[in-house]
Amino acid sequence: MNKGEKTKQLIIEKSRKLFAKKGFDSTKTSEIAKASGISEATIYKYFDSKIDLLLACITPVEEENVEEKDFSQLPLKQLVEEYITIVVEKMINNRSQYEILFNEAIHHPEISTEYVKRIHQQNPIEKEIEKRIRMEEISTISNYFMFHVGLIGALIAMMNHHEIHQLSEENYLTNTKVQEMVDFLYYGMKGNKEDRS
Amino acid sequence: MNKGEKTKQLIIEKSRKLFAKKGFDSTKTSEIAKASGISEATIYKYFDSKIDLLLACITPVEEENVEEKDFSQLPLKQLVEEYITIVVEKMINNRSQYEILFNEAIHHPEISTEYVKRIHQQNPIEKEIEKRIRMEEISTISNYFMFHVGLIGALIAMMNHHEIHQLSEENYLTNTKVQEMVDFLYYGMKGNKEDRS
Amino acid sequence: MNKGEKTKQLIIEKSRKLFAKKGFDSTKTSEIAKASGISEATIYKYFDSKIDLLLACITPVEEENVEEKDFSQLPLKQLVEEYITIVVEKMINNRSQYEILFNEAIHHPEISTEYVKRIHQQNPIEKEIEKRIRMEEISTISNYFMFHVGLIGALIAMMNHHEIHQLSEENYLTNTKVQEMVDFLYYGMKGNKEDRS
Amino acid sequence: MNKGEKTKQLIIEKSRKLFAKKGFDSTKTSEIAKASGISEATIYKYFDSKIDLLLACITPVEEENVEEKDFSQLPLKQLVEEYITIVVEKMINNRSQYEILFNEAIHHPEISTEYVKRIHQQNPIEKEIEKRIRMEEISTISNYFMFHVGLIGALIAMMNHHEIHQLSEENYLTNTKVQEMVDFLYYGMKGNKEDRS
DNA sequence: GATGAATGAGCATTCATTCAT
DNA sequence: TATGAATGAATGCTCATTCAT
Repeated sequence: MNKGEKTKQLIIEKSRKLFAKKGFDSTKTSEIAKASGISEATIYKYFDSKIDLLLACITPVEEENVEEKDFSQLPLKQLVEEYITIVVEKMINNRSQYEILFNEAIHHPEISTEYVKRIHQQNPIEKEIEKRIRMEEISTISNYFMFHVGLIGALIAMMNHHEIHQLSEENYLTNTKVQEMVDFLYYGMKGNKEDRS
Repeated sequence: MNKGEKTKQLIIEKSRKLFAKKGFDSTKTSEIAKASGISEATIYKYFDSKIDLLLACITPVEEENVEEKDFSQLPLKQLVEEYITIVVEKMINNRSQYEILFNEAIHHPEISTEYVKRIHQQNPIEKEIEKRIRMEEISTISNYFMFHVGLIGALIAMMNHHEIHQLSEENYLTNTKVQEMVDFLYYGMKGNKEDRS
Repeated sequence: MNKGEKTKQLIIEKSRKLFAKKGFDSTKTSEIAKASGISEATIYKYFDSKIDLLLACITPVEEENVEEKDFSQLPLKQLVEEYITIVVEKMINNRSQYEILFNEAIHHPEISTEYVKRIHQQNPIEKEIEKRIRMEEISTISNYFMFHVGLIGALIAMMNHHEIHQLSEENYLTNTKVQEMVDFLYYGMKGNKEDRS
Repeated sequence: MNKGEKTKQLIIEKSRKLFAKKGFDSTKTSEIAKASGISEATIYKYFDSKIDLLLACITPVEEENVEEKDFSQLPLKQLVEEYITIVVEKMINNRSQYEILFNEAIHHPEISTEYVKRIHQQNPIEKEIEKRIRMEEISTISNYFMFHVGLIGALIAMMNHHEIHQLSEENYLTNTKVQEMVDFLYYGMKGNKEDRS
């Protein structure tokens, strides 16, 4: 990576943090410059506009490659367990991107196009879950996309409010919490055929 | 209601819509003035500042009084059913307020104080649910506040993305959708003691 | 004095204090209204504009009538003594007017016209001093008007700085201070013919 | 001096003139920008606020260094002569600063702090005068600070009123005028021990 | 590859003033 | 005689953006 590319990456990283923390509109280019240790003019050497920079901030959510294992035989509970673990991990690793995505999408439609693109690069687990929804093994969800959006919306809201009210210094998504969510989602997804009949 | 009071209400209503749609920072006082058919100066006759106006916009979410019926004997499923119905109804009736609340809280901490105040005026159903969480009849949720926050976060995210992608012109939260959510939440909350043992 | 006239006087008094304390430009019509216990609109029933009100504030410096005694035979020192006493008394009684006069005259030329008018209504003592300047009994001052202006300029500056630095809570112009000034001015005015020759 | 520093100085010079002429509150940032031939935004690249600029305008009254000669043996009259000459010269060279100082100090207390700082950097002549006041060689003045303030207050008032009434086009403080003041102050300061006994 | 210097367009906010009642 | 309600015209200040170097 040459010097220019390095500077570009630096700007993206610093912007990402600032956009997530303060929101797009409240983050000034001067702050980005300061945080990056460069001049404002330099930002414009690499990005045409502030919104262009925002787009760059959400584009490369590096997806951890889930190994190409066969999930089709996995019992639902274990599938949900792996799924939640992955989603939560992604959330924690890429929290900035997701926050930007969910908080700014409403006011800057360009963003949401990017998002959908990414959703469609579903990893194998997500594909398997979608399949089971279609096969009605998962009986209480009719649309994977909306379920996924809702899940992340819930996670962000919970993490944010946890921080705002400083319920504790530690991170919200502890193992216990994650297990609780796995249970909740597992039983929710499964529903209960007996009950319903 | 005299003329002044009327003008004040008008400003609040118009601001609420704009704040929800465009976000606080992106909504200009000039737009509010225009939308209200008054001058910018008039806004400042009624509110000390723009953020003061924002607070006024979320403050009076009029809670529909849930009749003082006894919910303690109600089976869980029916309780969840009534609960979701109320939450969804509140969401639809006060969507602007909730959107402002969830989108701006992060950048404007004053807001979240207001929110907590409101949460603590729980209606009887919410109190009953909290009680059952404590009694462990609801086995997969340990903290009502975070559950509530997550639920609304999910609802807002789903409604927003539904609109952004204009999956259809109609409102997302149809009866079918609500029923799906009730099922999902009911089975999720209930968990399954047999399974776990 | 009927009600209207009373209200008008009230406005003038309150404005005078505010203008003197905070300056013309920094005094808002809303403050005047509040201090007077009336509405802003009422001010405009009695005065065409804010500057019109300012003029009204300096116009009626009620001059205490110095009795028509013959000062021409009085020794210089006694004359100066009476003169300073009168000036200081006028300053203290009409401090607001003088402060407005000296602080605002520069930025609002209309004011200074008023001032000169008043100076020319010299009282007998002032006339006598001017005469002695012309007769060269007072040998170090060539122009009474400028001397008078300088004296008041000095007094205001001293009173203001005394207050700004709160050298003490009590008023600056104590009897001792006045006596000091009388001495200073007396010897200054008299000069010393022997010395000069 | 690089370009930026030059611009900063230019802004200070132009502001100084405007503040002195029209007063702080009546001078608009737009006027300063226009007078300096730059945009309003540029002003804020160099100063945090308008009041910050005001402070910069009075801060660097470059004191001409009075050579370190021994004044302790100088006869009073000559000392006063040198003193007045210096004060008048300072007044003429830094008139804007002094006018701002005396006219705005009342409404903007930050200013007077600066002023006192400067007064306390007394030059040798001022120190000598203060000494003689303490030694009671100067018998009619008890406090140098107040005397100094009064003197400048008088000078400003006289210069201003001279201009307002345009008594003549020429500057008020001619040599004759200065000599008159020297005499007046000298005899005033000296008093007359014989007279008093 | 980087930036010092500058700005146009805009923003929240203020305030003297008006006028129907 | 008095004022509640409203505003036009500014004002201090901000910020994304440009460009010569």
